[in-house]
Amino acid sequence: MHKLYDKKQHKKNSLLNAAFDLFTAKGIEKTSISDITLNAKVAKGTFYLYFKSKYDIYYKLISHKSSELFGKATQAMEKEHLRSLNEKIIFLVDHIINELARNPKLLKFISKNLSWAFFKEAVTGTPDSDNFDFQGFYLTMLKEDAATIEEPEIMLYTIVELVNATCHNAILYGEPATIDTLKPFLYRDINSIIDNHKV
Amino acid sequence: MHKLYDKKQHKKNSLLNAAFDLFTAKGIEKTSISDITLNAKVAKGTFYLYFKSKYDIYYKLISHKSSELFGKATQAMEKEHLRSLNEKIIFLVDHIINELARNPKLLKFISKNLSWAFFKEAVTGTPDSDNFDFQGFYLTMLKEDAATIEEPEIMLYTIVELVNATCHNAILYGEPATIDTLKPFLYRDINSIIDNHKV
Amino acid sequence: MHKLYDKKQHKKNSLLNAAFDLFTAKGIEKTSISDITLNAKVAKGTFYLYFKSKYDIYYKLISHKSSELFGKATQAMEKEHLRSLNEKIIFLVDHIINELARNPKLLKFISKNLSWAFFKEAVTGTPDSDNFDFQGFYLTMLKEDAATIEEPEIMLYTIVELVNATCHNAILYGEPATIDTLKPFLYRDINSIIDNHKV
Amino acid sequence: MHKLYDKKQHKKNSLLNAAFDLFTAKGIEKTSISDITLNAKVAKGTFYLYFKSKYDIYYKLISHKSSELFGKATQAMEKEHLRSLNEKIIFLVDHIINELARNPKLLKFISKNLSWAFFKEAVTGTPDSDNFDFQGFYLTMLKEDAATIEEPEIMLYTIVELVNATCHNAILYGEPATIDTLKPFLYRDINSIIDNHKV
DNA sequence: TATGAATGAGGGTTCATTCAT
DNA sequence: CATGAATGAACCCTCATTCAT
Repeated sequence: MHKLYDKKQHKKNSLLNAAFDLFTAKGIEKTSISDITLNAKVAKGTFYLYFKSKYDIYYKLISHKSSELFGKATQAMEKEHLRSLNEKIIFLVDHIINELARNPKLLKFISKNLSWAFFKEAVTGTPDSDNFDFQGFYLTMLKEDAATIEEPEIMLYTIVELVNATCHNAILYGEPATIDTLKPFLYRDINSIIDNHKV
Repeated sequence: MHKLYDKKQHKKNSLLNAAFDLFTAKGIEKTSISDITLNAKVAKGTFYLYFKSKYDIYYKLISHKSSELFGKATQAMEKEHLRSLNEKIIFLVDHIINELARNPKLLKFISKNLSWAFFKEAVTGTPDSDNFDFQGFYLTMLKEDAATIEEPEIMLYTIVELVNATCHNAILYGEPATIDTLKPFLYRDINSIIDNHKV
Repeated sequence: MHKLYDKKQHKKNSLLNAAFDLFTAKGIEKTSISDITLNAKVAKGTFYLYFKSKYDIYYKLISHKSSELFGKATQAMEKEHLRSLNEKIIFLVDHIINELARNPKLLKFISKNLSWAFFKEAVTGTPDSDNFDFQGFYLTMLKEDAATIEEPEIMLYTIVELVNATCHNAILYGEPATIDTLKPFLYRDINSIIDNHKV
Repeated sequence: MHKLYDKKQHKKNSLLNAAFDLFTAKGIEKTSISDITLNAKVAKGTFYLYFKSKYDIYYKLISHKSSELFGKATQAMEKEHLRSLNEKIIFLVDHIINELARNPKLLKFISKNLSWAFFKEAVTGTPDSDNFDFQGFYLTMLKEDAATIEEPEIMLYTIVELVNATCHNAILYGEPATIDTLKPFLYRDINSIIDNHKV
């Protein structure tokens, strides 16, 4: 019988969803565990059956949400048959930006929290069964062009930070321009960055 | 004699310094006013003689510190006689990066808090007697080249966000490379970005 | 078994009793919530599980205590079979005065706080399940004599205020005379007031 | 030279006036000494040059204000040539009620605070040079009729409390009737009370 | 598992009072 | 006399965490 299991999962998911909504709406510091359990319609004590603390649920959320986002982009890319590294990266970036533009709450959450530290850990750390295998993916992608790219990690880092930083305001507030206005410039800049790293 | 005035200034500065240290070390949310007054060696009530709340002292700090940082960079630049826009911007960026590399606490504080929203407001808002006149400066700098730059605001925005985002980890953690390793790539990328905006 | 319910009721009553004692002893303004929880032998936070603020517990106390006092007097009166309005009112007043003389703490609390505004609201407001139904009672009592009384509300008001004001010092301090010395004069005066309102 | 003296008195009066305004507007407990000095446009420390505490200025105000009120009523009465005790008392009461109706702030202040305890002390205590001589006056007034009045103090007490209690709501809120509607009933009741005390 | 009553440390803030100027 | 900066105790209230049910 799966009923008990489902019920358990249901409580946990209620908590995760409630936490996500509240973290994006008020930030982690202004969100209390009472808030979360109240929104999840679950007793206060129940929280501690699934998570150790506010920060525990927080990191699990980042992991889960970013894994989902990158996974989808990767799957979409694999369907296309892109040859050059430039094309691949631009495709991934574009796919992610579009996803985030459609889901600003996710953007708000990811953008503030998806630090390079996290990214790095995901790429180099032990692959996690729950989450997307960044490591495997990026190694494959870059290997093909590894020979021609000087300091590939710096390149990736620069692009990730640039995209993250510029898109945040553009999508959420249209500042200093809408994301559609920004995109051509941004993609031109990304291409320049990749080219700057070619030996 | 200005004994009283000096004493007051001293208390205010103690509070500002304590707040700065704590904000960079623990973040604003985890810093309590008790923490601040304790570190400033001042009674709790004294805090409220100078600031309305934690957020009041916070905004005053951002304003003050960023004003100082940009002001110094600007003064240094004016001593050099640089002709091209590329040279000017690279000079400013380099000056600021060097300053921040020497003062990681300042970097930590500025980087997390100096949003584009703030920058924009400083550039377009009413000039403040206390703080550096961003507006006057950037208008002058860009005016000379305005005709040849497409969407100068997007260009500036992109550069500011790129520098801010990439330097943060590089300086503080040497990730994914030290700032000195990063610099040549970064400056090449900035030059590309500027060039991409030239008509 | 109702163990949990009983425990909760016990805590709530501890708080109500402690608050009552302190309000009569020091007044509401000089009573802190710390005082109340300390006297109730309950943690500070517990207070907020039952009451929203100091004023919340205060109004609930007034409501409760006055309801009890008037309810008892009414019940006693109904056992007697008094015919005239004068007799009824004197009986009620006497019963209440005796009760308050036996319980000076209650007098102290009620007398300071049972304003006409409150009385009026109790008489005209929506009947509350928890508290005594003033409305039903006084309407019944006065209806029988309504035809013969000019301005019954003014009459009632005058009597309530007179009794309240004169008994306070008499009972608590024997000033300017003990309540027993005062009574015959007071009841003669009340009879005169009622008669003055007869058409 | 009177300048220094005037200035001193000026500060003291500013404080008294500010305190009076604030006490009537917010009550003594919700009024802080900062409030008072701020409204009086005087430095905080100056308060302590003239008064020992919030309660000190409070009692001085009651003394002063009630003295003024009763003094005026007495002076007015002496101009009339009233013979009976009933006429005298009704005249005094009417004069005071009219004064208070014209000055609701004074009513608010006096009514809440002019307890019988205070009245008693004023009547029996040592005459104060600053304030009206209640003692001398009431002894004279009652002496003439002393022989014919049983328990004159109880009578006075009853009237004072009745007037105080009934007029407060009537003047300030028109509840349960305006003061003008109430007056005929009240004066009839007062006459009854006096008559009830005649041997 | 699931609950929610209970806790008490710690948060921000106010304010009577003092004292060097 | 007059000032107002400085103090720190005490205020109300929130909340993460525990635990008996």
